Amino acid sequence: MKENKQTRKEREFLMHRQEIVDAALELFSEKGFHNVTMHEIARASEFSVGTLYKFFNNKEDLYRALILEKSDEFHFSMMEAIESGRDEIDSIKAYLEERIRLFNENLKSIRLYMAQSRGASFNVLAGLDEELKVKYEEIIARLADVLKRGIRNRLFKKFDPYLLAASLDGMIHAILFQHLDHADEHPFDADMLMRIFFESVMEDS
Amino acid sequence: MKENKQTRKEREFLMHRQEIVDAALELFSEKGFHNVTMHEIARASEFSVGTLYKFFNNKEDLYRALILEKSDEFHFSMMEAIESGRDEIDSIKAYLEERIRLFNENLKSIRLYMAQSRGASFNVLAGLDEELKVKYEEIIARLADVLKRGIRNRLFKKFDPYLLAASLDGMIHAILFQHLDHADEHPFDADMLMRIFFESVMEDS
Amino acid sequence: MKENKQTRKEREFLMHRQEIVDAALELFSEKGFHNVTMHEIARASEFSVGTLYKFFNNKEDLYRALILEKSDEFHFSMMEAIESGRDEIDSIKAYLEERIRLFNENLKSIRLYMAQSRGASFNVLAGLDEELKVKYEEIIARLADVLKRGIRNRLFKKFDPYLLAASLDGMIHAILFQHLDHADEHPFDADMLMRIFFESVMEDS
Amino acid sequence: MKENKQTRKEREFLMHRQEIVDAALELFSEKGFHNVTMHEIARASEFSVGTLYKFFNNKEDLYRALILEKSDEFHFSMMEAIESGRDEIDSIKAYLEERIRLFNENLKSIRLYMAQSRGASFNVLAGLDEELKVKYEEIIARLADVLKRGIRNRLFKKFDPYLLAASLDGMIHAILFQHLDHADEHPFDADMLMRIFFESVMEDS
DNA sequence: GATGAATGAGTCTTCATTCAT
DNA sequence: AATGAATGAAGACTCATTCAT
Repeated sequence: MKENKQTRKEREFLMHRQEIVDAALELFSEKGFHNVTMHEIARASEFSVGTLYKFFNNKEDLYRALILEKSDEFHFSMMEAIESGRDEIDSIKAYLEERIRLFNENLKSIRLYMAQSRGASFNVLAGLDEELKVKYEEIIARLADVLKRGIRNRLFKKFDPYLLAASLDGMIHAILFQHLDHADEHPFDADMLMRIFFESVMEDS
Repeated sequence: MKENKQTRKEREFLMHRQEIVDAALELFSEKGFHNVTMHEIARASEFSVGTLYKFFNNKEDLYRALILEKSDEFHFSMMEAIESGRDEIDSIKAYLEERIRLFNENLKSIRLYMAQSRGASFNVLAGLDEELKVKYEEIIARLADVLKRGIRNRLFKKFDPYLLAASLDGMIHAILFQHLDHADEHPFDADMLMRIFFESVMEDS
Repeated sequence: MKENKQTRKEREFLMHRQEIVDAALELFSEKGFHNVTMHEIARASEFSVGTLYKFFNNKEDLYRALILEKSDEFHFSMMEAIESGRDEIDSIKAYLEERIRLFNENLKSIRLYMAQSRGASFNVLAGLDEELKVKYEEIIARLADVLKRGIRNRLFKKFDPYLLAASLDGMIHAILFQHLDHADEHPFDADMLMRIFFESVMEDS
Repeated sequence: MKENKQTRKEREFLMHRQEIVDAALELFSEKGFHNVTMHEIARASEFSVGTLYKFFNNKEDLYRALILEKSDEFHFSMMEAIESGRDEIDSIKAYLEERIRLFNENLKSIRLYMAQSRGASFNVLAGLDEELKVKYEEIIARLADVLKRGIRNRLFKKFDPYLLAASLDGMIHAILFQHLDHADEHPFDADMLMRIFFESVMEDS
């Protein structure tokens, strides 16, 4: 019974925490870390400023928690997708599909995640960047493993598998973001990307 | 002689402005817009705060000037590279080479440029993002033109040239940034990227 | 009880606001808008700078609030005095008495009010001046009405009642300010002012 | 010859000084001391900031010079008007006429002068206020003398002549300023003011 | 005398954080 | 746990003044 009560409290605690994180995500992804105040987050989450500080030590902590939560989720589901494939081709296709799905279903978080992890390492929190980079690299390394295996199996040509992995990632990234601005002007799916990347662009002469 | 004097003043004005821009670039690229104070820029550029405001209306203006100056430079030299090629293959290779060169020689600016143009559109200045996006799209569109011509000439397969251009751009981008972290673990050059992208990854069966 | 608590908070809010206004009035009336800093007001009111901004949007707002609060008070009590008279003579005498009383009991505010409303229309806040002028004119117009009635009733000679009202106001104003510098060298009261002003204006019976 | 040269220089010096003072008067009367910058004055007077400081030690000095110059002029011509009258009535009428003339011909300066001398003693420069007050009082005292003489000569009733002088001054002041806002709605001239003020004060003959 | 680029102290204002209730 | 009034450090920006040319 006591445990039951505890659990109720814990559940509530986690729910409240989540409400804060959700409100913060909404705001941060819209205006960026520096252009959101703790008061805004308080108002949006329908808690008081003081309460925010019961859940997070400071603004950076809140931001960090939010980013890490999402990046963990993304990381996990991308890893899982890669593992799920029966063969190398399958793994990579699953990765691409998952990437596309994540992008479409988590636009807000993705924006934040990208703003944080891409380009400039000066972003909000030095430590955060490192953590994200580590996770990003894990994905790339995992992809590289798959590609390496593919090379060993004579499926792919002998390029540096790490470079191939990075290329693939860069390609899908660029295409997803162009899609954001151009909607359906340039339709694509995982299959097409597979063909572009793997089958070669150049016409057989 | 009088004209000379005029020119001296103008020269000095431009030199001073450049010193400020350089100091600001150093700081912004290291710490980001919000984590740099005008006092810091003043100290770093060896001018007083007041003088900064003689050259730029406000902090945003300084940032904007700095970003636009660099992005114009990059834009111009990438466009020129694309135009310089005698055929489609040549144009694209020249683009890649220019991209690599720019990256290596302008690391600081590139970081800023990327932080501003990639990922999050909530970045410092809404207007700036738009301007950069327009320029970026111009490059992609120009690349797409080249690819389209290549397709018409039966050099390339019939993929959406815009998607191909975005892919190519994303690929080079990703590879350049991995290079930043992994130095020479994964050597590459424009030729290799051309082969990865155009010749196909997949082993001919 | 809950309602009581609400009221307590509201009461405290208003008390704090008043403490700020009082401190600001003291300082502004002594040194003028531009020579008082928000830090000074904070120190004088024993609040922090931040708290000042919880009550007023900015320095101008605080100044405006303070001026308008007092001018409303003055305006109201002068209007009331004019209305209170049983006949024209009575009304005007009541006005003069109220004017004298207000002056003596609100020296600081009066100084500010006058500095703002008299003389230069370039004063701190263009809008404020307009508002004050409107109120001032209302008083003059009301006085003019009374005088007009007096003229119709053959109490006063046929001068432009508006000019008479302005004259009366100017006269009492000048006398009050000379009193400030010369204390009791030149004693006066409402009766004496009435005689100075009216014994000529009044029709010989 | 040398003296001649000196004189030329002196003349130029004074002309330049005057140009600065004129430009400053224009600006100060329009926007007030604190809302005018030395750069604005420099631009308006077509001199450089540095040159302004050749003529005046600082901004306050310039303001002070400007105010004192005008107030001396006003003071002198009002004094002269008072002296010019053959009898008491004449003196006072001359004063009123001069006051009206000065007002109409020096609106800008008057505004500044009034903003500085009326109402609040916190105005820009404590010392300045004192000086102006002294001059103002001289005028009032001189008027009081005339009135005193008039009382002795049984022209006027036995009121405190200083109060009468202050009243007269307040009256004309108020009427001039109402005229500013209401143009010709309420026409008046010195004669009318004399009648308003004196037909009561004056002993019934 | 004239210039105007450079200075930097001084101000307003914001906002993350604390703490008494 | 929850609240939100209060805090005050920090930062953008202005402008009177100086001084080398």
